[in-house]
Amino acid sequence: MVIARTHSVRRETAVAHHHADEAPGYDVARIQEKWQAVWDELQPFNTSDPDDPRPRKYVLDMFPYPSGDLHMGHAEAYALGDVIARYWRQQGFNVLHPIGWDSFGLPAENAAIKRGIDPRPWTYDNIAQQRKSMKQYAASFDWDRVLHTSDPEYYKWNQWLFLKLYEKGLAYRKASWVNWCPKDQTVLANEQVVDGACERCGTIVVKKKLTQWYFKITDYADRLLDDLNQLEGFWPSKVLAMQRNWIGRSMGADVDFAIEGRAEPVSVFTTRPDTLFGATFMVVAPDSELAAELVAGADAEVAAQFAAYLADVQKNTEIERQDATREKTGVFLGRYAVNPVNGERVPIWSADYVLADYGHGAIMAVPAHDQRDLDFARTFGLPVRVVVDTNAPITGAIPVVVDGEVPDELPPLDPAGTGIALVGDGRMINSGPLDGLSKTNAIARMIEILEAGGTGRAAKNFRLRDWLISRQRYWGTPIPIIHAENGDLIPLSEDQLPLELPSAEGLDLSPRGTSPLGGDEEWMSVTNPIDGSPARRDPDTMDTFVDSSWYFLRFLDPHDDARAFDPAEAERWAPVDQYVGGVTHAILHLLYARFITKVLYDLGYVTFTEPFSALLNQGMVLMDGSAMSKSKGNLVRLSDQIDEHGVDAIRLTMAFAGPPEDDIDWADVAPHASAKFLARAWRLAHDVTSAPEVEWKSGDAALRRVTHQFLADAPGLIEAFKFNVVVARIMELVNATRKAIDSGPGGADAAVREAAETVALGLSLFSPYTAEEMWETLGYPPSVALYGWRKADPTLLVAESVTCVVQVDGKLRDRLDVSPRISPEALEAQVRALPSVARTVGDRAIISVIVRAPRLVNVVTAH
RNA sequence: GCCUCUGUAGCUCAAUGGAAGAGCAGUUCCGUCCUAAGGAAACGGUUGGGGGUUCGAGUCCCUCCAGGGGCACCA
Repeated sequence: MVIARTHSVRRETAVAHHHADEAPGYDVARIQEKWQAVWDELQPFNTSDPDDPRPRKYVLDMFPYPSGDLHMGHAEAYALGDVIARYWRQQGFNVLHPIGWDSFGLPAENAAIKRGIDPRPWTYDNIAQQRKSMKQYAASFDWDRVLHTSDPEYYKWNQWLFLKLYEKGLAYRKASWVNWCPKDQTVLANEQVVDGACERCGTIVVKKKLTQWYFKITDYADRLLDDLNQLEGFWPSKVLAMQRNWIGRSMGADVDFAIEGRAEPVSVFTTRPDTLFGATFMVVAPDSELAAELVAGADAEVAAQFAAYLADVQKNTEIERQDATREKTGVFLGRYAVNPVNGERVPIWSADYVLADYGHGAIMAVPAHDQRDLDFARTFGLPVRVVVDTNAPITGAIPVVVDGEVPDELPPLDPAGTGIALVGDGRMINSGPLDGLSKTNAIARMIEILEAGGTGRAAKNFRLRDWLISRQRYWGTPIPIIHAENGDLIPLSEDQLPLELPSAEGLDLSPRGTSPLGGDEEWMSVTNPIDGSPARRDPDTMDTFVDSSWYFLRFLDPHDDARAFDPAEAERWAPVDQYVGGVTHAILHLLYARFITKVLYDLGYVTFTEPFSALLNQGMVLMDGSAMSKSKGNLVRLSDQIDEHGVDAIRLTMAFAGPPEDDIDWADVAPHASAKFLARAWRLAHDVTSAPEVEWKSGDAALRRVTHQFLADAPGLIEAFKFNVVVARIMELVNATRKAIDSGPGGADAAVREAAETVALGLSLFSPYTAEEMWETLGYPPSVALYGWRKADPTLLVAESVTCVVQVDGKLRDRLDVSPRISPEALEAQVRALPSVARTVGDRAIISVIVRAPRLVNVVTAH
């Protein structure tokens, strides 16, 4: 290119871009346009060549939902993901970095309802806008692999996946109490209910009994939990903790209680089988079938009380129910159970602190040793029996100390009086064969007793529930099932896929609690393929988390119309080496994707069991301390920021603001300063007067050391996600180079060229336009993104001499310039000979001399 | 309440147990018809508090304080 003289360009810039705060001559808008065209031509990020010899990396950014244009949050995520993709490319890898759109879902449907239009144009217009913005944002995506989950070519394979799960018995229908959002008029998965409210719209969720489709994720609970260990160190520990919490495995026992007047016993799950002798009543969930059955065998008055209670409970919202400080409520069912270990008759109550869908929907209540049971017992005057003496010293435990003495015998505490349940360890009492044992030993012993007697067994339970996937909405993947007149479910065959969504024209999409598809008579009516009788389609659509649970595989083979993906391609690229996205998906999306991956593994489609080998969570972009929103009036528009400062400055600001996981408060950062810095870096290239062929060795040694120290450090810093540190180091390098040009060896020095080129290579991760522009100015063909990293020369990293710190008794007493290769012995001798040391030591004896050559010597004296 | 992570310069962050450092911002000066770019210099610290281990602690241990995050009627 023509290197314009600073003066003439300055005038142009001033006229063309009043708002741009770039330096004179650094015309952001012009270079953005220029390089987008070059990249379109060059396609530096295309990964279509199957014979590419480079080793592979799969770097994936979570794909966006197309609601409007890109915003500041996208800008952060895609800037950081792009640093990683560009880094690995620079390190010589063939990097797969695809992008697509998660384009089914409620916002499009709501927009369609509001405007009375089909969701399609809204969705695809937004995609077109976002795509344009991403290109401008210089995200290094492979544009040949774009997918949209709302395309039939994509959701066909959602349906295929559904059928595979159905064949394996992992997709099933059941009637149960489900979370219902009254505003969106659709069911929600447990995971989509946050603090009792709809995750999306914040409306308080209510319970509704419906027959719905579920994926049997609980079959995979153990593997989903145990395999997290493989990800230790590669995923944020916070996310691992959240997943473990969510799956929530508890180990314990099932105990069978005989029920008077009922043939079958009732099993309860407990983590404390050791306290079985302290069980004084049983509680069943009011909304369970068991409660209904038990009350049916009771007298009319009890039945009426229970009916009233159940109605009351169901009026309660999830928020009220979850309030643990709330007064306990419940009713006696007039029935009795029999404790299998002591034959004791205990009353059966029903209360809403017991959940129908956890364990067996019934518990044995041990009020002395469980706070919830104790609260309940105290409210209703039920007996409390202590079976663990938590005051008794137990083997291996620290004895209880009172007034400095260990008393022989301290009376057991009285939970009925204090209201505080005794949950700690202690010595078993009132428990027949368990008496004298510790809690842990008693648990093991009790399980043995139960198993021997056939009245119980070791058991585990999970907090995780099956994944409810049906949604009563239009804009999603139709469920490929036909309902026969007799109620049979008939799956579509693969050649009938995709089952396409009908046009939204003429359909009432507004939320009415039933699926809009049900209103399309033509679409709903089908012929039963088995006997030719009339049948109906399933009017529900799938949760969009189904779409995103496997999209990373579709990117490997996005245009394949014969299968979801090519297993050979999966073998080649997957699993994802680096996944980048917001912590908001720490549970939902990641858990589902992990589940589906394991299912596909079991079905033989993939050879790995975890989809994302490493995960980086970026923080949020805030404004004035809180999340941006139009209603709060603190919205910062990405397009405005780009117009004002340029893409490169925004990307650099995102990377420089702090560690990626931390939130960025846009009020605290200075995109203007980033733009200023980029212009400063850019000028370096113009001040280099040597040719690319210059001999590096002739360059200034001090500047070369700075350059090579950066070359040596940057890769490790990037791999540790310390992008902000790398940016700071580039700034240092730029400052050192500036100094060399202005008041050092000058612009003709080889080290100045080397440093400027290194700045361009470093900046190419963060600010690609500036880097390309510098690279071209320095006399290279495009693209700097494909040039590759330079290896640091280790001989340049060692200084001629280093300063050795001389301490006496840990205090700094002198400094010594020594060779970096000095031997400890020689160094010690030098230090002992120092007058300053002799003076400080005086007549005290030297006990030892700690030598850490060449950096430090510490003379320790007797004093 | 329980579990976790984090406290270093005004801000954002560095520092294999070995001299407490960068970048940004701010200050002063040079420069310029003016404005801006640009250059130079200096300033900036009880490493949240206290105790311990060590020749030596920002780093390891204990404890308290302050923030962030997660979980919370899951038996």
